[in-house]
Amino acid sequence: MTDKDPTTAGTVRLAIERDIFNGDLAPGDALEETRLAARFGVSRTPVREAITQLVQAGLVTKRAHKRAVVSELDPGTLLELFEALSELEGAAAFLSASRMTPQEKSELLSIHAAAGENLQQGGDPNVYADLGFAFHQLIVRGCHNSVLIDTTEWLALRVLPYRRFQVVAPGRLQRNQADHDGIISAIVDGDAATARDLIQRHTLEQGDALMRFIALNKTSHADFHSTASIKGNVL
Amino acid sequence: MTDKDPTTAGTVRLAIERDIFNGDLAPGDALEETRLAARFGVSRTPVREAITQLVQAGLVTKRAHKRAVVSELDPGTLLELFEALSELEGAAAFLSASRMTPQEKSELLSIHAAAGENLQQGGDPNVYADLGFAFHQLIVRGCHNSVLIDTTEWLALRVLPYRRFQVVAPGRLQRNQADHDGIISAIVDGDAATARDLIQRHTLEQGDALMRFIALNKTSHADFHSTASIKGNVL
DNA sequence: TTGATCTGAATTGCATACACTGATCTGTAG
DNA sequence: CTACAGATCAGTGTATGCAATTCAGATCAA
Repeated sequence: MTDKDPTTAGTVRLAIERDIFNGDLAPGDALEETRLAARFGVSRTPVREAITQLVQAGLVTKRAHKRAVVSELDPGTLLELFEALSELEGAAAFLSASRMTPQEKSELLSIHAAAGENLQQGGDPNVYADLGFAFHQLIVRGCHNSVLIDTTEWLALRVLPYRRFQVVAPGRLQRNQADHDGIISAIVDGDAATARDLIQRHTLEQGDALMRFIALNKTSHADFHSTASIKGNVL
Repeated sequence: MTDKDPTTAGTVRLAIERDIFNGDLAPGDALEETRLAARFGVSRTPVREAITQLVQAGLVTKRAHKRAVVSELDPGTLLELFEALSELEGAAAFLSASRMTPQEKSELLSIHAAAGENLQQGGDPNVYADLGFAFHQLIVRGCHNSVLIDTTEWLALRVLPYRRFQVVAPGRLQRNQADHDGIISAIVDGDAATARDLIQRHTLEQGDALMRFIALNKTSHADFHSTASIKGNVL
């Protein structure tokens, strides 16, 4: 996943990825090769390569002779995704409890503290979300197993386009922070089994919350969709 | 992973995959675009697409302007791979214990029985290996979570080119069968926790055995390697 | 002999051109 | 007015040519 890719195809791929995560390309949007080629000032060839890469990464779906679209996750798949993700994060946390270096643990603690501060002071929820993401990422990377890390982040990537739908239901952030509290102390204490159990439950709950929100706000989804299409022609 | 891909690129991809699993292309072998194109009677374009797909699948490694080679796994990565795989198979088994249909369970039992018969009668070890592979696959698929299934099989795929190094150490097959015995009864009994624990341990042991064998037989590896290169120009 | 450097050949990366598929639109028949 | 058939067109899939880069071998110096 490290990207020292000086080729045009690699650059295009990153650009499209950014658009997807930014929301300039929403789930369901079509990726037209010619249009993208024109937009980036390159030929269709590197665009096609970028798209096949994104297809394999799961961010884009494509069938023969039909155009590629940003992957749209139905509720069922989303549920499966979070179930799998929870298992992987659980496994990573289990290993991290005994493998994280003191430095990594302190980094984890400081991020968690920053999140707590943001929460108490009623800071930007987006910043809180970013800190939460970093929290999970640090735990995953703490397992020091690059295959497990890559696989976990690969799944997490597929959910990322949906994070903008995250609702701030009453008390939700507080509960999230409390969950993180428990997870972090389990890891610091080296209690691997508890760490696994807690983070697994936690991730599953996150998925449930997201699913419920999406199910209840389908119109909002459509709104966002059209807006993004209009915004799409920003270089 | 489903293969309704009528495009040339898809066909070429499958052909290369087959070569890798057959051993016609061994880890470390180079994939030359022109040569492959000539061999399959197509242009370089679909070959390039096939290669980028295989790169994303992890079976092939490639850096800009350097030729693609069949992924070579160092012992460290192999260890990580099996560690991750054991967690995923464990998770799948945990879910399968409560989700497999009676039909799936009976299928699992019959495969296991066939393997036992093969073992007692001193049948072809390759057949036994295939049955073992099917055994694992059935358990994984029994979890009915396609994301988890795809992810697990994706990792299992990356180990496949190394299965030909599997040694038949004394008593190894018997122990393998005994392991399967325990796993299958845990699943049939619906004892999810035990199923997870047993299959996880089992997969880790498989990895250890494979690693030890590869470490001890580097020369054999090189031999195989050169042989495969010579054999490479079939068809 | 060993090591580095340069040069030509081989191979990859990208662009362009063409072929084919799938979808929409139109016109006619019922 | 509807339904079906053919045509038209947008868009993907593949082939080929050219430029940029890497690799192997040779040459030369230490």
